[in-house]
Amino acid sequence: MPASEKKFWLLKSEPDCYSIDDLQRDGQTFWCGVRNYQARNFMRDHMKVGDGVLYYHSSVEPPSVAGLAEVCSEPYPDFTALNPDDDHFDPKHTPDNPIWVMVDVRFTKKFDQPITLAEIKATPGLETMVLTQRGSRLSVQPVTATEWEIVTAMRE
DNA sequence: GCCAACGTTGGC
DNA sequence: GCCAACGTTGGC
Repeated sequence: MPASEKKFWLLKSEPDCYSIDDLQRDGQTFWCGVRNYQARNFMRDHMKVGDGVLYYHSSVEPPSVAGLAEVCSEPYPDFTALNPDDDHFDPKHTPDNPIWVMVDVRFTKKFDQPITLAEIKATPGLETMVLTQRGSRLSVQPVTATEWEIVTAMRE
């Protein structure tokens, strides 16, 4: 794909739930369970195979970008929303009328040293990252090409 | 564990 | 369609 079409994202995960180590072990996973419309819209309307992913660990000390991954499927209906026994069940979501989507994500690399949120906040050029904005809670965030360059260069 | 920020819900 | 109440997120 032309480099100009490649997009970049930050995906948040609580490592107690699914960590970069789990992704490294599995190689690939379903990015399911997104139940926020803004995050859903980013996935549904803008995610493409090959997009770069900053894999972020939230709700741990220290919160940090733990590694890199790659989007490896087009968005498709999130089947966990169909399962009444699933935590992410949503009765409004049906096979005929899917509301929620997921993508598949493939492991790329794990940083030897995670890039902490504090480090990101202290890095020139990253002041306007969605992640560093006050009250930013989106679990799927767009990352600019410039931000991607700066962040990934911090561990090369 | 606290609590600010934010999204969602539901009564009106 | 407004907005108060409520639930959740997530850094600290």
